[in-house]
Amino acid sequence: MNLEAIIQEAVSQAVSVLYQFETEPAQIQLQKTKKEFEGDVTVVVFPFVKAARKSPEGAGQEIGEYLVQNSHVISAFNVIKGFLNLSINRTYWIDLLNNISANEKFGTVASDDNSPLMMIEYSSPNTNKPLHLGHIRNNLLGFSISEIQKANGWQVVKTNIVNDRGIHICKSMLAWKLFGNGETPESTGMKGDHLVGKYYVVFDKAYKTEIKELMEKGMTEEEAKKNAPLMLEAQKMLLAWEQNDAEVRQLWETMNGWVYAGFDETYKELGVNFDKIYYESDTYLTGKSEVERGEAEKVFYRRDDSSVWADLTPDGLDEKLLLRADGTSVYMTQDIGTAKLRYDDYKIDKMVYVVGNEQNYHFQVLSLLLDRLGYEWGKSLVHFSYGMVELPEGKMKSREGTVVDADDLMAEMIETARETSQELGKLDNCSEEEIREIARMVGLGALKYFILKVDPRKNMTFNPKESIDFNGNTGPFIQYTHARIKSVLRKAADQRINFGTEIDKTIEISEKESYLIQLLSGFPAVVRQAGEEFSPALIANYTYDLVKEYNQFYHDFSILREENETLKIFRLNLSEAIAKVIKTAMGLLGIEVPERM
RNA sequence: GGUCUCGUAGCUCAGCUGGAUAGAGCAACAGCCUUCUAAGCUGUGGGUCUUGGGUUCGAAUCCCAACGAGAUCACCA
Repeated sequence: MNLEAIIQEAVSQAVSVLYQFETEPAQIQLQKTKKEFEGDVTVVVFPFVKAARKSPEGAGQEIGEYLVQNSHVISAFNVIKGFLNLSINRTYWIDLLNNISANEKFGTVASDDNSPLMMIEYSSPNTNKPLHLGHIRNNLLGFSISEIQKANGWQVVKTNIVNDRGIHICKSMLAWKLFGNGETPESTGMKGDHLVGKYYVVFDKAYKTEIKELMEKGMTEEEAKKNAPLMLEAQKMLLAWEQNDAEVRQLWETMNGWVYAGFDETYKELGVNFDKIYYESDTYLTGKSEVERGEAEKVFYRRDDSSVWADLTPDGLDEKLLLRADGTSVYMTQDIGTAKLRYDDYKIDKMVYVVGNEQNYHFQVLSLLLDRLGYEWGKSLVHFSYGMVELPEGKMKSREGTVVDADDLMAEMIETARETSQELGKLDNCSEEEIREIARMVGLGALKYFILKVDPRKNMTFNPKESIDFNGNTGPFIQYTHARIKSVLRKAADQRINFGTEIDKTIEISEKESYLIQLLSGFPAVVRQAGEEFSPALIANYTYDLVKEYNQFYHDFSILREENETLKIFRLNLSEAIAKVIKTAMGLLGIEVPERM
């Protein structure tokens, strides 16, 4: 039983005995005692004052006396207004640290083949342009959520649906064909996804010029957009693709191949990966047949123009198109197909889509449609809806070139990390190889932490002019603390100090030290909550609190110079346990921690 | 217009399942390295928690309204 439960139990008993007031232990409100007061844990006594028919202070006093007499973990108390501050026995904390030290996987729950399975879809790029900062948030969240769910005992299958077909890809293909002069990643030295992205922009520019010309000839903007030769050509290409035209398919395979090679590099550098990748070109036909089945079963209906629709007005939504009049599929159709194939492939207990909040409506509809098609899991799918990354000027727009490119940003971060290390002279004794590795860890750590520390549901702002910090509430600060602890532990090992052994419970430890243990002991609950709420930010904020607290301890106390041997070993054990939790926690965020920096 | 988010220090964010004088970081200013890594530590200044009502012993937190910002309601994905 953890401390919270022990105290809740004891308080529940106390008010029952003292005031015949019956309450569930879980109902008892506890909080961390504020720093300015004596004590470790505080009970809010207001809820009992009515039953006690006493002042808050009086009731607090009586409950406090009862607790000290009847609970072996509570050593003292004081009452301030309606707050009963409890001091916990020092031996309890040391015992707790001994347990934490002994548990290599502290904070995580292992899974096995019988554990429930969660499939998590994230990333899901289009193959017509390179990844940008918005995708970085998606990828980091998806990966981190996956790690967090694993730590909560789920089997996790990370999946990616690649949007590899459609008009957007044809645009890049057409522009390359018309203006590309046979350029390839090899001939230009460009990453494949960037090369394809370049032609997507080329298309857009040329298209806009055509629109302008047509408008000068008297067309309305709408007409011009529809009738621009480039657009007509792109649509022709899409049709040819659907009809398996050999030349178009060939070009499509080639250019997508370039993009995949580029994406693979970006994913690798970001440190994310997938267990199973689906391609829209493989799933959209399944979607079509599912929709046709739905029509046959009368849950969807066909209009006179032969397009197929779902009527969602009974659910308070609109009507939704599922197949165009010409029989081609839309986004929703493909998602239905993908969902079916996934459930055919895996025994999924929970399906999670990591997709931006701009698609809230889409997933509301998808859930209803799957339900109508008879899939009992339709209603229970989870849309993990996260907020947009915005620039100070507003939204990023690919076609207007206002995006922050993923590859560029990562490279800049790593470069900054390297420069900083050099300026501080931190890595003067390291090999070039080590320097490169540490700069990579720290640069990416800064970026990942910057993204993951904010509540995923909220929009966030990124200002390219102000580079991401390396001081304060940042990834490098946490990594630094880890490296610092490791350095002390190395020195201890050099001195042949035998730490890591159980500590004698009778030693006197400080408030700061017991508070650190208290913080450590809260880690499993944070992991659990992060899993329930799908929030890496909780892990990030917890780790920051822990690390900040530790740095104060590090500053105010000596470890290796402590003369009391037992106390010295206690502090080494405490430091080691904190390093362990830092590493586990950062691992849940996909952030590596260096041994030195 | 309908639906849904959001509004906390100059900036970026915590706190939101109601509880003590609302917290960090950055930026500004002032200190701390002969001592375990100063990417650190300490201090100063900075707030009508958008506004107005309501519920409550108690509201940044819950409810209602207004104002402001954003998303969505595509035969784009």
